[in-house]
Amino acid sequence: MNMLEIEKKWQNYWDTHHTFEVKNNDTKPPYYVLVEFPYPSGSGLHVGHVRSYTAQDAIARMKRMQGYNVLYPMGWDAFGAPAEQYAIKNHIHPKEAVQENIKTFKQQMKNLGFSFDWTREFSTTDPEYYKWTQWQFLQFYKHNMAYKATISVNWCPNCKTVLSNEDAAGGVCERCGNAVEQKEKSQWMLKMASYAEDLLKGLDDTNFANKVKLGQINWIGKSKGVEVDIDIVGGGKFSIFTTCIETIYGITFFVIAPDGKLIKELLPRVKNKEEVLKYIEETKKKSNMARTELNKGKSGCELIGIKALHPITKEEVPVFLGDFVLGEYGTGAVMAVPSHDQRDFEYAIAHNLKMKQVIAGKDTTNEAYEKQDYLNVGAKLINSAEFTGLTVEEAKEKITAKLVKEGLARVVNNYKMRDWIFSRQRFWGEPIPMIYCKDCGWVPMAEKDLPLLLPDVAEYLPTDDGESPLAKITDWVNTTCPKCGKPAKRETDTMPNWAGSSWYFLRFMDAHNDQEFASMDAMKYWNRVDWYNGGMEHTARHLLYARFWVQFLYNIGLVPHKEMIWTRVSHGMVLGTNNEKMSKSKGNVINPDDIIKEYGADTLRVYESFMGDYQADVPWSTESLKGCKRFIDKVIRLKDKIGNLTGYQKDLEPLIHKSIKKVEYDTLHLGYNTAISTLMILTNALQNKEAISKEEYHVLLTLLNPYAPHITEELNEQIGYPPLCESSWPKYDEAKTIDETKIIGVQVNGKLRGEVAINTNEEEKSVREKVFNIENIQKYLAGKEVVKFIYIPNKIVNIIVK
RNA sequence: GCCUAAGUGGCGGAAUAGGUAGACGCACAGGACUUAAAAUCCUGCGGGUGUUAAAACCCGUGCCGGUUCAAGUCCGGCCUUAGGCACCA
Repeated sequence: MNMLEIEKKWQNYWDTHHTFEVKNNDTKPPYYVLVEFPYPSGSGLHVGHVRSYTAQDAIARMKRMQGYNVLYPMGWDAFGAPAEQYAIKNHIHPKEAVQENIKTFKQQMKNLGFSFDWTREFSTTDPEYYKWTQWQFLQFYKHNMAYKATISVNWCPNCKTVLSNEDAAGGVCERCGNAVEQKEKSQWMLKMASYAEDLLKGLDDTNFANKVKLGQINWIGKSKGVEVDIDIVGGGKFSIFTTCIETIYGITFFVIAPDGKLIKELLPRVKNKEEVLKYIEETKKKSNMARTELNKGKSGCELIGIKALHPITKEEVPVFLGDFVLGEYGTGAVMAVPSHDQRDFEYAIAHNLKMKQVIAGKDTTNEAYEKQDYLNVGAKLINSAEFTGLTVEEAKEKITAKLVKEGLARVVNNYKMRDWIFSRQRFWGEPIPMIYCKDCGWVPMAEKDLPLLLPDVAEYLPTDDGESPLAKITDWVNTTCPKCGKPAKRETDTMPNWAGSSWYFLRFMDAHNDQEFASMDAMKYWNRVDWYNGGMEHTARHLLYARFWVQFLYNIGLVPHKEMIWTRVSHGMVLGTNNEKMSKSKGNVINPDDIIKEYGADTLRVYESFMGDYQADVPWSTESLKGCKRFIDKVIRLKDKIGNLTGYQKDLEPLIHKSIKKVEYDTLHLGYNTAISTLMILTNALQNKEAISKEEYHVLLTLLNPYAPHITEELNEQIGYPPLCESSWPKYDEAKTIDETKIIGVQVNGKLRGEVAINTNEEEKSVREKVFNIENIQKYLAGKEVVKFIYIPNKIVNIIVK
């Protein structure tokens, strides 16, 4: 039989025996292994998918053999712009394109022998699934967590859609790379910012890798500071937020955001209205990126006629407009202390403004003396009335206390994370189940009427004015108000593709439930996701959205834990042989189908496990892949060495027990490459024997099975054992993992001068005797006095001489 | 600029608690088998001094310092690369 036939044979066996299908009421302990479900793109499975699916498959298969009821599910995240773009280009319904792609993906996964429970498969585009996505949106709405707001949003003129801040990172559209513009639009929002503190705290109840946690923390972006009220001369006031209250005596002007609310209030009192309005208009045209780039020169203008009072000294201070202040962040106004903030410093230079140094320790004529330099170095205040002479740290506390006591300020936490813009002007997404009635306003659809299906239409191009394609389908849009029964209109925006992926891992726990999104019993049985693997690029946003979604469901009593994901790990990319990201245009794409055809699925799986540090990017190497093929061939040939022996040969016993221990450990600690190398070492050792026993061969096959499931099943059957997928993982005996003898290094004054063979745990006295008999060691001891003899049992000897 | 991760042979990488640096694999070189090739097997493989061959010695984990009997690993200061964030107040 050739490789492909063997692979087919066992894939069929697993299918017909329902080997990987799991029940929710099993008495075995549950174990839930999850990989990010893919977006089924037209280009098929990427070798990068193979890397992480194989790694998690190895965990799943090993855990099964160890007696767990392992849930390893797969599904499809199929809403979103690429499918819609593809459909528009090829004049087919996105649904058809998606179905086609799913078929390809699924076949490729089957060809690789991944042990998914296919009975739980679903796509986010299935009405039976998005019914519950819509239902959950209604819960957000009913718990006052969803609202509509007219806001300045990121608008991509090319994709004709609104983007979240996250999607528009860097001021360019994530999808098409076009510059993002600002546009006023009415959008559905989810109150994610109100969960900032909970999302931060929740991290303590997870086992995420440290860098993943840090990613979350950075996105949430908590900063502690003081919000200070500022009176405007002639009436009115505004607030500023600062993290550097110690520099308050250094204020020489205020700057407010041109896109904020405050300027609208102040405008009637401004004397240079024309200049100000012109500047506001200019700002609107700039995307965040342009705003960043163009403002090297610190643009802005003074609000003539407006003066504000310094909160403590009550001196009159000028107020400026500047687009480096963002309307949406903090209070949309800042105190400017040019001597202690480089950005303020540059603005002051550009507009010829006064400066006042209030912290001693550096000359501030040419640049500001900033907090990263003056904090924690004992710097003291100057020019600060009664606070002069205090250290910066003391002043921070005392100034805050004074302002708070006088009712002028509040200690607040500020978060970068904002509410989630939840509307998209697209066709290919979950319709938002809301109805607008002239009399009743926004009314949620009745839950019993869900799902609100996407209409089957021929035309799904977005309109030029930014309305969703759904707006054109009048018989879908026109409906009646669920409250008063009068004619009303449906919301035509759809949900972002982050929506469906925010809770899919819950659905896998109870994929066919038509009464609820997943039953509490099912979720309690599976408990939570034990392993969640995905790309680093999703560890910030997707994970944050998913955690927010789950925490909300928890707060309304619908899921058993506030955090439903325990361990999150991320894998490195598989790069082209030239060390660059694989892409069609670079011509460095490796297609897994070709590799399977030529070398077999097991070779591909072993190679991708072995190729390098799992968390780091690795370039593809076909030469290295061939080495893995050689390894598998070697394992196959080893069968011919089986002789008339039974049990483990004495001298192999420690290696076998060590190998079990190491493969087991490495498989659960991202050490897939060292697990494979351990198996190579074991294989080499067996090969060096005249003959081996069936038991020895069987243990090798069992250990290799999670990585190379087809060939190991086949060889295992040939030597007369029951299928490995129904067998147990071997147990190692800790006592037997220890070698009887060991060779350790001998150093003199910390330099390696020889080695010595010792018995494990040999007494120092006898080791000492051996060591002093080594000729080369004697050379170094001659005529010297031994000051100290260091023996670290089973590790090293170091002799210190004088 | 800030945050995070990383920097080890020709290459991918290993070293799980500070204890013989370079496991395992690739590439390469030499040899065996073969009419030949492929496959397979054996040997070598960080740099250098040295030797008939060994032995032995010196240098070596981005750079400079430090702690320690002992540092790829810990500490301080730099440099470089990748990813993320960024006029964030």
